[in-house]
Amino acid sequence: MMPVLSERQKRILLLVVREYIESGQPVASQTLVRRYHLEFSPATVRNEMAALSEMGYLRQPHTSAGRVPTEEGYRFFVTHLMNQVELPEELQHTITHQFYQSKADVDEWMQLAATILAHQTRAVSLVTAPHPEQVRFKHVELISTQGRQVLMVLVIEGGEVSQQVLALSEPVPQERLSQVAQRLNQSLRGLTLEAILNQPRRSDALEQDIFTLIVQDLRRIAEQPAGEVYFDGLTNVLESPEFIESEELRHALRLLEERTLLKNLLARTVEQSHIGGLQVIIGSDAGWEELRQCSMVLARYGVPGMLTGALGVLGPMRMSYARTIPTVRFMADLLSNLFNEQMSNL
Amino acid sequence: MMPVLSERQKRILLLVVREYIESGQPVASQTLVRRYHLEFSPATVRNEMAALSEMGYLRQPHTSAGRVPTEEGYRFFVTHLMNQVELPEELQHTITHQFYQSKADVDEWMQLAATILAHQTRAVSLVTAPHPEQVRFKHVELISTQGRQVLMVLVIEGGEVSQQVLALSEPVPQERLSQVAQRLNQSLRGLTLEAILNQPRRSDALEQDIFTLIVQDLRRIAEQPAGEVYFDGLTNVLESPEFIESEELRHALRLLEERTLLKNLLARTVEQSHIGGLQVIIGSDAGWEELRQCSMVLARYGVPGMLTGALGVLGPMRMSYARTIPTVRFMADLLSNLFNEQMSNL
DNA sequence: TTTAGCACTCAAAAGATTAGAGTGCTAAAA
DNA sequence: TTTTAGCACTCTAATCTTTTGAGTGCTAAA
Repeated sequence: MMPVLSERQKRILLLVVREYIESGQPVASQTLVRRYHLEFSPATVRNEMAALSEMGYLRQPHTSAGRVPTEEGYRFFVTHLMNQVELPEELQHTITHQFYQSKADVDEWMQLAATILAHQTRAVSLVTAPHPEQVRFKHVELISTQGRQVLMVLVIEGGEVSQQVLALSEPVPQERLSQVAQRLNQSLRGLTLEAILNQPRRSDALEQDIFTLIVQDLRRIAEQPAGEVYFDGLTNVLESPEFIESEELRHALRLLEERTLLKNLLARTVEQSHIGGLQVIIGSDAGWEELRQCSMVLARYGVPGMLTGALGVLGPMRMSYARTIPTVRFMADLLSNLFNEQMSNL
Repeated sequence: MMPVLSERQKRILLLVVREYIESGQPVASQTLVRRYHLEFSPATVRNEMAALSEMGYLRQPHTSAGRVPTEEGYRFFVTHLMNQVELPEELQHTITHQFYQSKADVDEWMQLAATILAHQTRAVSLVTAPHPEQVRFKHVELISTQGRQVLMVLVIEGGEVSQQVLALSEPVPQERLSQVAQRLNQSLRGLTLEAILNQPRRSDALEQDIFTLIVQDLRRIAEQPAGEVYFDGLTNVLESPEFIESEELRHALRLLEERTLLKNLLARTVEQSHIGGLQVIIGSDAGWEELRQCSMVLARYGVPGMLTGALGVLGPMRMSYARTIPTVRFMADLLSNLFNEQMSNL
């Protein structure tokens, strides 16, 4: 049963959260009245604060200190109090511009997205490369490099490219490789992994070898819950005072270097939210002990049903949601548009 | 004129540096005598320490504290006192094994090298992908993906691969693309950038367009001082006490996120040292204000005259050189061997 | 040349004092 | 009934003092 807040209580909660996010210091009744020219007295504010503490939205670090939002306080703020604004148009343009200026390369886009997110939000940014919902073969290329060594470039529908160097048992001329590649391209183009598994054995030994390798590689790709993880902005977090003090937050950063955990978290986002949808995960929401003091703002992007990825931001619970949320939303939309354009060959 | 140290002074300097690297605390005369069962008294040690301070190898944080090595002290330690050991054989095998197990993919090797270096040395590791001394065209592939969009895969001699998505002015069938690619391959294979610039214009418009893009891309690659930079182990540094205290070291980490600076530093290593050679850069040696309190151990690896990169470790000045140096050396040798094998198509 | 002995220094820990920011409560004012 | 002025009370953080002991440098004896 959710307690009902009076308008005035909401207003005060809003101001406390805002103020605390900005200053990092517990917020006192008097500060609030003075700074925001409230039409009632500090004593009134104190009464309301006491009520809000009672309801679990605020707490006091110690008896004679100001108030600090609780996890619940942040949640209420994000879901009911924050005014959802868009990113300033000018900024939108600047960012969009950067993407259209870079070469149309997924790797570059991801890196750019991570950098911009980190920079704009002053938190750690996370971006996964888009991943197809179903893996379909598109094209293979075999390039002889040195003697027995062959570079295999495998393209799957949606644009993901996998490179691999193979060592054959004996040197094979480029013409023969091209011929094999062409035969494979003809018979596999557009097929899903399942369909490919049902293909008959090849009579040509080399072709069969390559075929096996292709299947292996496709399987590897299909098994990954998400594409490569990009991140940026680690040093942003280092500046924040809560980071320097708390041992705990330093452990949280360890998580980032272990890419697997990260991947799972983002994969969950892909499952749980729809394209354009936004998830704000505050503290214990994450279900991850190490992230107890952190929050994440995550979104899914891509081409529904075809090619999707996740992106977002990880920062201290006391992050500027008002800035982070529009930024993450905008970035997700932007990437969605980019990939939509790329697929719909306008 | 370098002052001459007596054997006993050398011995004491050695012990002070070792002890300080291990404990992080200023080293007292008595500690040394007790811990290492010296056959002379603390007073004697104090006299020698005073001499070593006079010569600039040791200093005292304050009058009544033990001694701490100066930059010069570390340098003397590294160049004259440290016994250069190899990495334990077992560890060598474990590491080598990991490389031969991974698929023969440069990207994967680099990532693995960075991870292992960071893990073994508990510092930040840096690895640049190998970069050819001279860019030579090897192969181009054009793959139609969606409508007007084409994936161009450009392979240069040495194995570096560059992917790029192009948007043509109108859709072109795959056969035509293959044909163009084949013609380009025939006429450009093995040529350096200079040689390619002297080629006549193509009569075929599409071929000329692609040709221009290839030149652009080759130029871009040739201009880079080194390959992509990989790093790992940021969180290692976060644990060390000197990091938590000093604002300065936190700034040093900012450098890492600015990849360009890093690239320059590593490029310098490529210039200054020979394959297999090792550079130990202590404090102000780096010529970089932010790195005043750090040291780096860098090495060059690759195939001389063909394909070279740099790798190494960045940590606090008080890092375990005895552990770092053999690790960096071993890793450089290992990568050199890997690339040599890959090139000499055994 | 080495070392015991001792006076001296100084950082760090522990304790004591103070200041003041901020609260909760009560009782008066609106 | 709601708001607010007033005030006692609490508790942190800052400042200052004292104490402790680790460690030195110097001197003079071994």
